[in-house]
Amino acid sequence: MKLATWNVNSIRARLDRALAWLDANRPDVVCLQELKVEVDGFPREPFEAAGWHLALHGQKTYNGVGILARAPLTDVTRGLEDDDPDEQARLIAATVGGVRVVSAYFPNGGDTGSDKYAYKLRWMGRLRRWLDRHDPAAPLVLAGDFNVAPEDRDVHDPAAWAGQTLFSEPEKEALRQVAAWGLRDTFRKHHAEGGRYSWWDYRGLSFIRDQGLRIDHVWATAPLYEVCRACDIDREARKGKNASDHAPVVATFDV
DNA sequence: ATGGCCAATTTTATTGGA
Repeated sequence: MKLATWNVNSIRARLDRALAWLDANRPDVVCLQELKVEVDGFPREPFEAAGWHLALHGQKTYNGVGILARAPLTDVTRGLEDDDPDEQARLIAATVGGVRVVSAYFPNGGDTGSDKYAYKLRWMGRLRRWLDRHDPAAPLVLAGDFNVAPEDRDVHDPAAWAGQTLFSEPEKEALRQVAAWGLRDTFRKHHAEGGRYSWWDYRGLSFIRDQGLRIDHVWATAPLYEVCRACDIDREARKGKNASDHAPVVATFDV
């Protein structure tokens, strides 16, 4: 199973690029984030014409997540399924090929100390409790825009980013709590080096200067992690006009 | 001083992203 995750920063703005990338890379499963559209407005037809099954959790203007798969998607759930009245569309899960696939768009967090930052930490705690209601011995993959760079080697300038949102200690600790449920980073199974990023700011020629962060991740439970054969970031997809500010991350599993 | 760019909506500004 070849699985990709990609924050497309609006599926409508990225439609041609997304379809072309899928055609060229031919993954089996794709986790999408930042659809920025309600389900009714999702351009369903060109994806279905290309043979994709869709599971969508949309929202007007902001957020929105989805899963595309070559094979049928079953047991679709949306949101964190708790008592919180939060209605932001940031998580969707479905089963495909015997694997529980979770597409997640973690909150950005605004500035540290803001309400958005507090919401982000709360959301990550809720995600951990959502995972607690699942079995870490079963094949599950959590993929998406985590909006946290886990380590210094995931940040182009760790000193400048120290304490900033996306790299602050409380966020990294909350992410470790998610990992402690039973997930491992498939990218780090295959790559120890720094300087590998999945997001570059649109501003300031960040991509040209390769000043990015690795905040998009594919994490897997043990039975899947063990059979993960490769994980790479497709920085080619970040090049040129009309690119998302995120690159796809692609992991291959022998299942 | 904390910007720059991009997308959607509230559209010739504002909000959010990261």
